[in-house]
Amino acid sequence: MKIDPSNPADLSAQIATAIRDAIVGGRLIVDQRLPSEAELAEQFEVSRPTVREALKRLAAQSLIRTQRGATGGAFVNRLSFPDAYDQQITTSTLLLSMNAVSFETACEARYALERACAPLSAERRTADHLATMRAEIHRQAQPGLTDEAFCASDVAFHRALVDGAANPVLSYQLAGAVEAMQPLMNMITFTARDRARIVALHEDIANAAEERDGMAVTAGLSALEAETQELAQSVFAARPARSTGKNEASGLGPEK
Amino acid sequence: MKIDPSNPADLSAQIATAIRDAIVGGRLIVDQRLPSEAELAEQFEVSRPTVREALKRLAAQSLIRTQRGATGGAFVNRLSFPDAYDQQITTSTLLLSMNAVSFETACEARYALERACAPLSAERRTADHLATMRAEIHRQAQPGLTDEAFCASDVAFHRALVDGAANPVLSYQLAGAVEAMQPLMNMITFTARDRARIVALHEDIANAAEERDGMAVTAGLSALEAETQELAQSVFAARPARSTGKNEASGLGPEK
DNA sequence: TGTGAATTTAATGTCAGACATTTAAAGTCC
DNA sequence: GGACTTTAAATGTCTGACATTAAATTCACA
Repeated sequence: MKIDPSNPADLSAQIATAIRDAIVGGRLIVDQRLPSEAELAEQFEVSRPTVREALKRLAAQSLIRTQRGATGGAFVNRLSFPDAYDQQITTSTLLLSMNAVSFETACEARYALERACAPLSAERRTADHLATMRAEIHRQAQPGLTDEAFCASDVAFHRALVDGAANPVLSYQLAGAVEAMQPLMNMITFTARDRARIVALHEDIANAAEERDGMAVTAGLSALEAETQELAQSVFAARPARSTGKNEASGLGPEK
Repeated sequence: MKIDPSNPADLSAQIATAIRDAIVGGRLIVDQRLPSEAELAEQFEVSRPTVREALKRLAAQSLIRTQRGATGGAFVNRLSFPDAYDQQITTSTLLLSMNAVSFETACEARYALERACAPLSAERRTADHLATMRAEIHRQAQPGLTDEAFCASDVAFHRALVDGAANPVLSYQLAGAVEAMQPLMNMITFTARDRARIVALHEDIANAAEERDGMAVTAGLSALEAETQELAQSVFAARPARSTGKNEASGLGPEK
């Protein structure tokens, strides 16, 4: 079916590439079964462990799934939206944490992206989306909330806003970006007054969405961005040791 | 360092997860060397091939890189923007092609995202960005251009617009999304008149960028979206057999 | 004849040991 | 002291085997 020049390096990588190309090129279609490992080994003229390493690479990208048993084997996997979403979050989170992206940059990108679907969301949001937004606002106003829970609710609120645009591609791209930036957002601790201001802005946005006023939603998001940026600056000014936004050790050192 | 309950399934997947958690949790930092395969095998109480499968999974996600030789081994890899960009394109492209996303939906998402950085780009674009846009417009106006070359130039034009926003996170998210939708865009064949209209709209956008008029850039993108949607509808109306946008066989059937 | 349990079978998952290859560092000779 | 050789440690690969899973088949029994 396909061959590889046995010259330079990494047979398993070459095999993985060959199979991936067959998938993206449409020669292998969804749910189709690949040849067994033994057959692949014979075709590529390598050993079974080498084939297995190649298959594991593909499995890591959710390109194939494997099944044991008599009728088992490796099957071309339909990449679902949730799968793609998880991958994007992993990739984006690592990218941000490993490249010392400043809070400022991340925040700007996040709100710019979110504003992209504000008009669509205002137009198409259902009562359900609005109810979710209201519920999250209500939760955010509760006094005993931890910072983590507040941030999680914040994500849920914005997620509802994004989903309101009723465009799965947009939801996939946006929600991934927003969630990936959450570790950076979590660096900020919110005082009660900060929270009150944010909740008020959320209410403005929800009200605008209720009235299907896209411009107002956009304006609300811009106000929220300004508020967040200002908040971040004051936080980083208070503890100036760390360069802004370098996310060192989300997991906080070795345990055991 | 870390253990795994040897109960349910897939030791290699468990090991991969354990190491990935150590990386995202900050217990393994960039450029740090992992223990050798033999040592990992001993730590996890599995065989070396099993460890290798786990490492290949991580390598597929660019989380580690390996090096042969005396001082070789597996090292935690700094996920670079180009690496992340490639991964996002692969994931997004597959997601769109495997889930029968309609051209309409993809196009809407693309332009919504692109409008997100229009104001920033208008404000910050350098002379260089503008020159690239002008150059691509000039290329698009040449008569002998193939459809593929025209589309590629289209991507380059929009890429310059996005990069003008001077926000690497935004460029990463946006350019990935735009490029992933290119296979869908390539389904359209452009007549000379279609191209002329698109080039004219590109010129409007470039002019607006030159004058740093964010609103005009946004309006230009909206006009471009409307034009593209209309074009697509007429194309799909002309050959109604295929349901709109189902991208079957980008690679067009098996060769050999 | 039909149904349920036991067997077969084909596949992945895992292991052990070995050899090949690469690369840097240590050692040696002039 | 510099260029060459040797050594060692690591990944990359192979062979062959066994374990495990789950579907398909067979077969006994009602």
